[in-house]
Amino acid sequence: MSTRRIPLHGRLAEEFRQRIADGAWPAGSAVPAEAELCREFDVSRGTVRQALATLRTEGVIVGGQGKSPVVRQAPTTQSFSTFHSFSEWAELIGRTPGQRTVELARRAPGAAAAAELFGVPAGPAAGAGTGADRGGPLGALPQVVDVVRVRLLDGEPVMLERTSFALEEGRLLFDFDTDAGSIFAYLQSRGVDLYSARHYIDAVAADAEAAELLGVDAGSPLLRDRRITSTRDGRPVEYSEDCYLPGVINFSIDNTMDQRAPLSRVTTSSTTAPTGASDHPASRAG
Amino acid sequence: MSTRRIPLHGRLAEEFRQRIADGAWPAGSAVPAEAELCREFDVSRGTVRQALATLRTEGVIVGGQGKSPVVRQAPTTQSFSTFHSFSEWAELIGRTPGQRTVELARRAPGAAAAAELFGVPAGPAAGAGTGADRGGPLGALPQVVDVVRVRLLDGEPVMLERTSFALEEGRLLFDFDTDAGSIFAYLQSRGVDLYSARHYIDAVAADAEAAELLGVDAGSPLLRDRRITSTRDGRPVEYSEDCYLPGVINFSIDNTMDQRAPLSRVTTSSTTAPTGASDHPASRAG
DNA sequence: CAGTGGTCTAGACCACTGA
DNA sequence: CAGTGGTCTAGACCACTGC
Repeated sequence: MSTRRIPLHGRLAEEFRQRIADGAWPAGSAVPAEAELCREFDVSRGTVRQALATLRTEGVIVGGQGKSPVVRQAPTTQSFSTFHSFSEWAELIGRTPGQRTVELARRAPGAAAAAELFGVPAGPAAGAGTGADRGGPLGALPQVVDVVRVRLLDGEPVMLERTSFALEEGRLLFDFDTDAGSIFAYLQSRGVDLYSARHYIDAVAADAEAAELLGVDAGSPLLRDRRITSTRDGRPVEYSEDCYLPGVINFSIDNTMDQRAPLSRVTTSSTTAPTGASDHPASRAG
Repeated sequence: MSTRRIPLHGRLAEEFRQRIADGAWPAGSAVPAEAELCREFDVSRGTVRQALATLRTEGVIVGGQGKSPVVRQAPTTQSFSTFHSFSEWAELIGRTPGQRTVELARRAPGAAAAAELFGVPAGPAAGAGTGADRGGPLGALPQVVDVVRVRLLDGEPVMLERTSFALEEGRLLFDFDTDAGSIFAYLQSRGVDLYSARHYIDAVAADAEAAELLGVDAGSPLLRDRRITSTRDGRPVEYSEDCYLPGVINFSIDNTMDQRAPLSRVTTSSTTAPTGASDHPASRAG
């Protein structure tokens, strides 16, 4: 009854993944020919191809063109929510997430939040020097709800999170204990349709507040993840600026020249290095 | 004659992109129904769907399911080579790339390079403290070719690049003027099949060498991009550790809950902020 | 050369959307 | 309800791979 919710090609893809996990299709070996899979499962070739295309975009199989694709060690892509939510990510890597709320306030947006949430061209990029006068003369702009939290991993502070929500969603947070858990999960449970996000990753020096809250010196390196989250119809709902201590997290990006897998797999992990070492491959010998 | 190299669905996709660029299909509007496109181009529905699927994974159109997909402002994904090559990236953003070679040497690999290129489990992650003794007693491992370069944008130093190549490819570099241009382009011209790469992005403090070469204080923040590049058959060829000055580059990741676009679009850009501002959306009001 | 995946067609049924 | 995309089938031809 309820098992029919998943389309046939999806069930095929799942079966294929299972066989790879079980070792029935060992990594490095070739996948059976499409024609053979058609016979075995008694399905059309199009359906088999759709299932294989799924595995291909997942990076589970590679190659083809005249020969069978080959099974690859799977660099499982993280789901949207795992990539988006600190709490969910922490649990994925087997750590205990936590948070200490520094501030929860309703007020006029800062310059960056105003630009991202309301499209105000007030940023320095637009030339004008406006927008920095938060709480200034008037309130032409809608207000936002600002949340500042220190995020913890096994009780240790590892990240400073500064978020601005559009008022419609942000007001829900005054009914929520922001020390309790995931805002992302809470907003979803309240029906907020968080659908897509864009992240900007770079490195910054710790400012005074971050330094104090994270227990490092001002000016020391932090990994910054700024993100804008939007609903299904494209309305920006959240602007957040998350600053991580170095060594806590890294973003891994998998890329290929394969035209059939045009995008990238992105993963966040907790180990600081590919294999653990953080020294340089090539540095002065003398 | 030669125009037939591109499959029909590919030409359709190109035509669709053109119409969007021309404004014939304005952003925000709905794409014509599949059935109508079938009639207009006199092609099968499967072909139209394949073309639309391409645009969907590119993020050019979104939505569907009972209603026509909608045109979205295109966040063009960068190609593998643009994402991979500093020179190509610099030209994309309209700047002039440059480089100053600090060192070109053949020798035993460092710990991280040995781990990534030869699978040596010598890193601290494996527990043992070996691998740090570069140039030590013996040469059980194959040697590598190390290249250290300062990369320039319009003549200004912005990145320190420390790369180790497998010997087979690296030896080609002794026939190349590493001050002249892109090693990536050179190796490709020599037939080296650079096919896929994995990047690890994090933040680090500048060490003494980086500080001196980039003209910053030791301990100041750098954005680090470590990458392993492999050939088509999966053999690792290059391990590189690139450290950028803050504000020079940022990595942007586009993510969706849409099951049909499971992956991410990754872009590198030169502006430091989404809209230019680098101040915080929410910081202490008092 | 035989076998493989890449492309394309024509037609069918279903699930979802919105009036 | 009519129209849309999502799924699935059956069959065909071609381009590429490797023997």
